[in-house]
Amino acid sequence: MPKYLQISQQLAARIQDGSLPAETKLPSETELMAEFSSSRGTVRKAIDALLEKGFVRKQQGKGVFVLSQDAIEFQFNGIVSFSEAHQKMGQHEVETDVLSCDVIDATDELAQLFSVKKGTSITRIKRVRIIDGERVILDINHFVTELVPGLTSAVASGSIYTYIEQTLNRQISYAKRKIEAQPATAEDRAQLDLEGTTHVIVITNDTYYYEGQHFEHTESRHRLDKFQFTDIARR
Amino acid sequence: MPKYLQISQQLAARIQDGSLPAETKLPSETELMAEFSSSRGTVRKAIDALLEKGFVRKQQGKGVFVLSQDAIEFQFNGIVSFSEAHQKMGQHEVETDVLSCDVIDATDELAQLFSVKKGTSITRIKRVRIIDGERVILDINHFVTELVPGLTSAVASGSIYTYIEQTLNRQISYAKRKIEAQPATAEDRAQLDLEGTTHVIVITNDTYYYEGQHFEHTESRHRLDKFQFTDIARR
DNA sequence: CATAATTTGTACGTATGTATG
DNA sequence: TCATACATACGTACAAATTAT
Repeated sequence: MPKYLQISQQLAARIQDGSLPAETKLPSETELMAEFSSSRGTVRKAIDALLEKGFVRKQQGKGVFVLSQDAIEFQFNGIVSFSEAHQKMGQHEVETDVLSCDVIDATDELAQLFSVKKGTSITRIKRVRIIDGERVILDINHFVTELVPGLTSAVASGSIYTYIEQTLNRQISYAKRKIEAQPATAEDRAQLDLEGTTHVIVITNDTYYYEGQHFEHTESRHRLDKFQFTDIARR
Repeated sequence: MPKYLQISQQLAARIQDGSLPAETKLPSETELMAEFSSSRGTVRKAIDALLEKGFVRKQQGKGVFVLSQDAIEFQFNGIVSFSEAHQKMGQHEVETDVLSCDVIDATDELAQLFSVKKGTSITRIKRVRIIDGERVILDINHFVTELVPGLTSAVASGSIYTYIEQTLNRQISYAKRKIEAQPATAEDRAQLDLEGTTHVIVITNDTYYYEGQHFEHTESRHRLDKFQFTDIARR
């Protein structure tokens, strides 16, 4: 791991374990250079990484200050999978029900979406996420089979992103994300405990490899009252 | 303006006017150094700025590639006000109806939220956003009066962020943002054209100055079917 | 298949500017 | 006025990934 990330992680650990509480000032760049025996540029890269993750704010002439932690717990800055997000939320019982995992031919619509030929093999997975006993999220994933081979129900019951990064050893680069409300479909009503709500929140996710290949299109359909999304924006 | 931002803006302009279309490779760092007569570090900072704004992706050994433009149009990365966002959306007729603009004493709830004493002066503004003739968004703003003095209905009918940055000459640093669904309130039903929908999407925004002062708490209540949020996330 | 050239990534050093107290 | 702290800019060197030779 690069040196600047090591420094960044050590500082993040101090923030999370409370040894650097909210509103306190981080050591100055000069002090950090001495502590970690590194150059100013490297220390600054480490701090910038904390900035992007929403751990700190910087102010010229004054210093770098720790932000309050509550925002970080629920934070979706960056690409975070369902498994990763709910590990952090703790205290909730989370199960996954894999409804189906099959290989289909790309329809016109899917072919255009992924910029592949009609009929190209697509792996489709449908899963319901059960939180504290309630069926509240329906995930419908589409993967270009050639780009994500070997997907099975067993893999789908765990974290597909871990499978892609660890087993397939591919790097995920970026995702286009859209959040909107849609009327509930028949499938939503069949699979989820909607409790009379008429709409669902749909998070559409298009994910790309480092090389720019579009490998995933996912709809994550949430029951209205169980949905929440937070982040930190910077001017 | 710093040199790296000048370079970044010139490159962004080339992407937006189509002279650098999607998937094309940017000039290499060496070439950009020559073109802009600057150092490698400066050119790299310029490219990193484009990266954060979702204009390009980088790949070691290959180059920097332009991302497709459609994602950028609807992009809400960063802190964007209603006025700023809808300027970019074009072709929609947008009006603002200022319902009220008054100064109140902070309740227990507001006092705790802003970390001020109970009774501190708060400026409260309620506005309805009318898009193509339909009343679809109810904005309820709370500002700490001391931190944002001089707010009037006239100011509220334009862009408050422009007023803060240009007239008050204060720098906005970051915002904590939350998106969730809530049952529609009586006020929602009175002020918005809900067309029978039972819930609204609520975007809660807490905004901070550069010095860390929490000056704004806003609820933006959207009709379900007129709400959409997009961004680009990076791993 | 091996090597070299190209391109981005990391790290160090130095100098000067700007904001704060 | 001065010291401190972050911001910008230039330069150098080597590493790692990719592509061309």
